[in-house]
Formats: sequence, structure tokens, C-alpha cells
Amino acid sequence: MPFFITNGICVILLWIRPYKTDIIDYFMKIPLYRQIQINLKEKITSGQYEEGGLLPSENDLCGEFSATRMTVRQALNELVKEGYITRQHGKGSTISASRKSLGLLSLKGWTEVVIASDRHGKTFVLEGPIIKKLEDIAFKPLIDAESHEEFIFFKRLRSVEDSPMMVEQTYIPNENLPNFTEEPLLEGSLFRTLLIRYHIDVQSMTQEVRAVGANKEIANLLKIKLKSPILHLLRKYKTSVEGFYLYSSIYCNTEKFAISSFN
Amino acid sequence: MPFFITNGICVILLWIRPYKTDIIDYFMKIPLYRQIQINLKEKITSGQYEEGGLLPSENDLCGEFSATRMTVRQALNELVKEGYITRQHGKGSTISASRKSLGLLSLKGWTEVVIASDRHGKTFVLEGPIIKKLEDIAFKPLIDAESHEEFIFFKRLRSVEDSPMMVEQTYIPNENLPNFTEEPLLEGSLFRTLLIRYHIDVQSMTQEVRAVGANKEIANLLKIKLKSPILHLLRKYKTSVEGFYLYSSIYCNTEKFAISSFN
DNA sequence: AGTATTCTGTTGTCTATACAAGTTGTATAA
DNA sequence: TTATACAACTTGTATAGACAACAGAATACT
Repeated sequence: MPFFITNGICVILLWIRPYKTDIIDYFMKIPLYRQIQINLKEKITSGQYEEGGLLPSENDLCGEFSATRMTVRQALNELVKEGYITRQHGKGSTISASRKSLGLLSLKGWTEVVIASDRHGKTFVLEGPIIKKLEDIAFKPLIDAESHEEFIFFKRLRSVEDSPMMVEQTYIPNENLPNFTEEPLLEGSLFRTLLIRYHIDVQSMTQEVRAVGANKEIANLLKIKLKSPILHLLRKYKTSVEGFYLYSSIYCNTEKFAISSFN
Repeated sequence: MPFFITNGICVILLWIRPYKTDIIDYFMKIPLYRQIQINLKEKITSGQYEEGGLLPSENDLCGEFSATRMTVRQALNELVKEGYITRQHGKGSTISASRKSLGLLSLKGWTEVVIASDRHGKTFVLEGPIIKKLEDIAFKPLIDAESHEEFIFFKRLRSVEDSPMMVEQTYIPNENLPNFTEEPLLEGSLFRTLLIRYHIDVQSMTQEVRAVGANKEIANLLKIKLKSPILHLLRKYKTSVEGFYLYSSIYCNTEKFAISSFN
């Protein structure tokens, strides 16, 4: 095959792929709408857009990201699904009250309580980030069989109004996370750290919910009586990285604040 | 202004409104994508499309409803959100396992258990459909202040494998539901009855979740010890009718089966 | 026979455009 | 001053078409 044809094909290839995706980010092949979604989510969680305020209009965002309205709308609808914004016909997209501190669920009364005081409530780390092996982990039901060998482990106690509310144990596969245990979490938030430092976006979750009686340790930590009814949540978070999940076991006292969910 | 111009405008108006919406349903102004959504949902819940089977392809549905792919896709994505189907790139839309019997949540193990035996488990009506006044209702937190005066009330006990699992109390505003209390539920399903007989589609829900100790009545019904930890769910279902919500209070024993949720 | 390769049908992403319909502020008229 | 109407904004719905990317079946090759 003569040389000039091969050359010609090269030229054509450079010409027929003017995808917007390629302009913003040629190497990572993340769809444009998802890039917009992540970008906006970052601006919301970082406080760049004020809580309760309005997002720029769809048309403004079109300009900012050089995309069409349909693409921007897809990003916005994803954010609605994740609970970061609500939208109203004729008005705009409102940034929802923060739910980052509790993952993708929110606590009833949490926001109201928290607005007057500390925004995040308080989180106390009971057991720092350490490495655990798979066989040392108590709850495996949600963890895939073909899963990872090592996990980074946290145990944290969260309080509202100085009364302890929940004990959370988190397991993160020890992969693709260089220097994770060496630096503290960004603003104390795990999700934010993953997003900013490692570009891992937590997108959805499945969970099992049970009512159980508090055991000795949990009752102690939550300052309630032994065998008090508490919620037990087993969570599996899906992220933007294929096959990379976070796992969490949460014991929650629902006496003062119920857990509420939408959908 | 000369007559012929007014006339001309009339002609133009008749000409520039060939919306597809108007063809399928000119009078009810339901968006086309929602009509498709409801139509498909009906075919799924009625068993017209086989559980686990594939939905017609997007292009086929385009033809069937004379809509574009984007419109059909919007309907399909809504069905994914509601959990009726799952979709796979390059393959098609799979009809999910039934979740109608438990509203928009499903029970872990339910499907597996139920497939071999009775499909719906068993439901026993403890207190038939009767009319209650607002002031006689125990839980008002989720019910809007500017709400209705009268409610239709149910109390039902649901079992799996002959062991009682949950007690559900349902409140439905007594409006737009002629002859509701006089006829039995269609296939024992409240949602299905509302959809088929009254064209009311249950679309989403908010709920509060608590862990509580079983009281005397509940412990008796669920055959568990007094003060056993159980789940208490307060639900508010949103429907396709503006301002028409369903309310439900559920006590659930999670010893054998946890409640799981997706998102 | 077994393995690549191609083909076909599916869903995913994106552009470009148009009109519908709700919300809000402003200007006008009573 | 108080309505009313309008205009300018917003999001919602829908069309028409293009190419990308994945899955599975059919085909061709070894």
C-alpha cells in the first residue's frame, strides 16, 4: 500500500474525532456529562456554591462547559439522583443541605441542628487508618468473593449536639491509594479526600438495614443501655473506578434523630 | 386590523402544534415520556412482559409509541430509577424481579424464598378498609398540615415462609376513590388497584427509619418477645396525582431478612 | 474443530433546535 | 395603591440525527 494513503488515513483520523470529550479530557475517556457532574459536585461540596443557593442556569453551564443543554441536563439530573441539588420548573437548581457527612443518607433534624452549631457535627476517630487483612474482617456478606486482600480500616464515632449518634467502621481496598494512611483526611471527610486527592467519586450505594440490640461495646460508645434497639447498616458504596467499592458498617442510635431517605 | 390577518393567524396556530402528546392523549396533558413509562410499568406488573425477560429495544418502542429515542429513553430511565428494569449496554433492558408486593423496597432473600413457594408471600388483612378521621390517626409527622380530613385505613400482616415479617398500617386520603372500600383489591395489591382502577401511579417515596422495641401488640402479631428490636418505617408515597400521597407505618422483624435498598 | 474476524443489533453519548410552561420582576393602567 | 399585563428569565418536553461502544451471532480463516 503506497505511503501516501497511510498518511492520508492519519489525517482523516485526526479530523473525524472532534468529540467535546476529547477537548476537555482526551486521555481519560470519561463521558462529558459525568465530567460536568463531578465538577459541579466538587464545587458544591467545597462550598464554592453556597448551600441553599442557586446553581448557574442550564444555559450558563452550557457555555461554561461548551456542551448542549441536553448534556448539561443529564449531569444535573444525576446530581438530583444523588441528592446534591433539587430543581424547580421556572426557577432553577437549588443546592441541597449538606449530606456529605453521612454519605448518601441524611439525618432528619441534622441540618437544623447543625446549622446553628458546627456544620459537620463532630467526628472522633476511635481507631486510626490501619491496614487489615480480609480474613480479619468481621462482616463479609457484602464484600465480593473475588475481592481485594488488604483493606484500610477506620472506626469513627459521630456526635450531634455532643450526644453520640453513630459508630461507623469503614473498609477501603488498599489499592490505588498511595500515601493514604500517612496524611489526614481533607476537612475530615473521606469522600472529599477520595475525590480531590485520588479522583475517585462515590456515586451510589446499596445497603442492608437491620434493627439489633446494642452490644457491650456499642452501648458503651453511644452511652445507651445494653440491648437498646439500634439500627445496623451494612453499606457498599460504588465509585467511579470500576471494581473499586467502599464498605461500611454503621450502628446508629435513632432515639433523637431518625434516618430518612428519599426515592 | 383587517380580518384576513386574524384568520391567517388561526390557520398558522392549527398548523404549528403537531405535538405527539396530542396524538396519544390530547385531553390529559400528561407528558409523552410519562405515558410510555406508565404503559410499560403496567405491562410489566401485569405479567405481559415476562420477569427476567427483555423489553423491546428502544427503536421498537419508538415505533410503538411514535416517539423519538430520547423520549423513550427518558421513560426507560425513570423505570430504572423505580427499579422495574435494569439496562445493559449492547444488550437490552431486563425486567427486574418483582418488588411490587413490598412497595419500592425489596427484602433480601425475599425473591429467592418466594420463587419456590407462593410468589407474593402471604398477606393477612387484620383491619379491613375503613374510614378514619385525621384526628384519630396516631402518626402525623409525615402528613401535611393542609392535608385531607378523611383517610381510608388498612392494617395488614405480611408473612414469609409462614413466619410473620411485618405489620403495615396504610392511610389513603379518601378522595377521588369512588367505591374503593366496596371492592376487594386487585390481586391483593394496593398499588395495582390504584393504577388500574383509578390511574394513580405510585412513583416515589420518602421515609423515616428507626429502630424501636416491639410493643405488646406488635410483638404478639410478629410472634417475638416484648421489646425485641424491630424496624419502624414511616413512609410517604408520592403519586402521579398532584397533592395525593399515601402514608404508611411499618413494623418489621429483621431477624431472618434484612431490608435492603439501592441507590 | 477451533479461533479470529466481521456483521448486526443493542444501549450510551452528544449535538442542535424548538416550543411549552412555570416564576419573578417591572411597567402600565385602573 | 393595587391589579393586570407583559417581558425576561428559568426548567420541562420533544424532535431528528449522528457516531461510539458493547454483546452476541454469523462468517471466514487456519
